[in-house]
Amino acid sequence: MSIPPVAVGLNAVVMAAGEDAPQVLVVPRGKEEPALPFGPFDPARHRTFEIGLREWVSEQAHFQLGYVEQLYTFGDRGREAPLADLPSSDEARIISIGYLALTQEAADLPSGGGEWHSWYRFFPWEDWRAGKPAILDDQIEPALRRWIDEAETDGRRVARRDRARMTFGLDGRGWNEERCLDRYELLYSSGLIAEAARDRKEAQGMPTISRSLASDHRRIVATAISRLRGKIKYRPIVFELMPDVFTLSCLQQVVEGIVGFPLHKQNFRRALDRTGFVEGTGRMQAGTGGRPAELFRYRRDVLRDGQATGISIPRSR
Amino acid sequence: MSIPPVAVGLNAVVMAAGEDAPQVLVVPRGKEEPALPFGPFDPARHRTFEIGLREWVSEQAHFQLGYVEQLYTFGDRGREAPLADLPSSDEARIISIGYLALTQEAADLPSGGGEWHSWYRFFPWEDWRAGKPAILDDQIEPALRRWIDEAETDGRRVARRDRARMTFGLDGRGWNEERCLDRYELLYSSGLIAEAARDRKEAQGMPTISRSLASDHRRIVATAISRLRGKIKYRPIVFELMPDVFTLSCLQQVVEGIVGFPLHKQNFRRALDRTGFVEGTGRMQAGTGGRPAELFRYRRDVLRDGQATGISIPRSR
DNA sequence: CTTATAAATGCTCACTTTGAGCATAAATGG
DNA sequence: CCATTTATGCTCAAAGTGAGCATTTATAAG
Repeated sequence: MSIPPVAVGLNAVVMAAGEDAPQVLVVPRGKEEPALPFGPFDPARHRTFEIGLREWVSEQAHFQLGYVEQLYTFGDRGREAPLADLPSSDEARIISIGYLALTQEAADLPSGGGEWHSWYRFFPWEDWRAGKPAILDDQIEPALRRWIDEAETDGRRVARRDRARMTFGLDGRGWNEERCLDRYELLYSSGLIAEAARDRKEAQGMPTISRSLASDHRRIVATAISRLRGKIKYRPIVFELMPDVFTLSCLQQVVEGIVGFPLHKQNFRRALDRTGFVEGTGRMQAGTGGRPAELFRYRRDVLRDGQATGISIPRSR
Repeated sequence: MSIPPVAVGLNAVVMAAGEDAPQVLVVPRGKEEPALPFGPFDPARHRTFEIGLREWVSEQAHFQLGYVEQLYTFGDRGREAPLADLPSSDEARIISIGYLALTQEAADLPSGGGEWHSWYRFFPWEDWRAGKPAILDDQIEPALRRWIDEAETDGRRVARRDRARMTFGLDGRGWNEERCLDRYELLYSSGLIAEAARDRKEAQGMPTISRSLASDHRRIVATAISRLRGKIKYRPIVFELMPDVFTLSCLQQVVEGIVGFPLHKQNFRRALDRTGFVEGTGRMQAGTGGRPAELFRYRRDVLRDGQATGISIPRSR
């Protein structure tokens, strides 16, 4: 029993806070769809995946990674539309191990490297900070209802309806921001995502709904968003995205950008206070057209003893 | 730029409820350490990892999988002590994709297949159902304190102390059952796990503390336990382990087995009730030497709309 | 200098959830 | 019949949450 060789690629979803929305690092590829920083895993050179990943990202995006965690390993045949410069045939299947990396600020990147783009260019339906996105009512929900009706049997119709209800919170159900990946997968299966048509080698279906990425990279980003939106609630992981000192409003804006909806300010602060994660520096930030806010810093040393310990997300409205 | 080939293995951590502790399926290998059901991923034969995995498990353990989810992809050099029948040299590095599978009951397995073993044979320090396990006070904590003192610099000593405190809840900190993997990794780095000595090709260090598994399989099981202990709180995943009808006490025992500590019965029920996940069948289970308990069933159709939706874990004592 | 406005921060209040434990009900085994 | 065992119902205080009003301290306009 011998193991057929497989090519292993490493992908990084590098995220930063950004001015008014969280950003993801992509590498433009001329006329082709942009891609995530990507590189082969070379077992001879790299003792661990993480070491290999850091090397590739710094090489391709001229960028040093800080916080890194493994996301998921993708390997479905048919979903890995080949990147131009990599072989992808049946003999040498490519599987890609996706990583999530968080970085303190969207530092300017040297030319030739990556570019920062807002999450919500790729996932416009995920941004509820200014209320329900129009794209849902105007395009997605009608298309989903058509897709439900198109089902071949009654049983499948019910299954499709339940799935759409759950993931998109239809018919009065609530929107669960953590289901970002589920929503992407549903849009993919229902043909609303350009990549789906591309992978089936058909003419593009609805290319205008959102921006595509190379291969299955948008799926990997959706995985990263889901992970981050979940993890923020039980690990003090937001602080990996913050500068050394920050105002509480700024922190709240970053959290709102991540979860995709507005929070109740006073309750956010009360809960944050109880965690003990931040301490005031005594310094103030002036010049924002209002009462100056105190600058805070993250206390890395707060080794919380017991249980879950993240940021409370007191939804507003 | 071409991708060096790597051999990809698939591992399943198959779990079932078991009489008095959760069970994991392992494949005995004669004189060698038992292993998880394991098989190569053959890209030519399997469109997805999951398909490949199901095939291997049914072949090796004569067992059909139900619920399956991907855990993590392991590939550190030096941690994959070779399985007898697989090549593992520098040219062809083996990486393994671990999966968690849950199954309704520990059905009897045909001979030649796998065997069920209690989680706590491999992780005796994780079972706090009857109070703090003696092995912690008697062996692990003293050894950890020695390991802390052995650090070469003061900085490292502090780092080791903080890490041990966090993961094992030393010095009055609370025990967090979800840190199962962290604890295993710490015991591994501090030399308390037989596999660590084996991987360094040294004489065995403390082989008596717990049972080993082949390769890095015990690490994969620890990953699975951590995942399950976390996920049980926000997804109705326990029910994948339950028979069609069950008493609430039985459900509670399974949950206690998973989290590793006793729960407050009345509060467990109250919380469960609010979720709406179970409904009474009207039938009773008699003959257990007390008032008969009603039999309940899981309502798969309760498509909970919004937020997190798992089992509440009201710790007792 | 005064006043409108914006932003930060403080505080209250009703309501829900949680942790703990007492009390009662319905079986089984002498 | 009575002790024992297990199931189930109910109460109560403490802690946590959701919502919103009130006050403070800046900047900008008149």
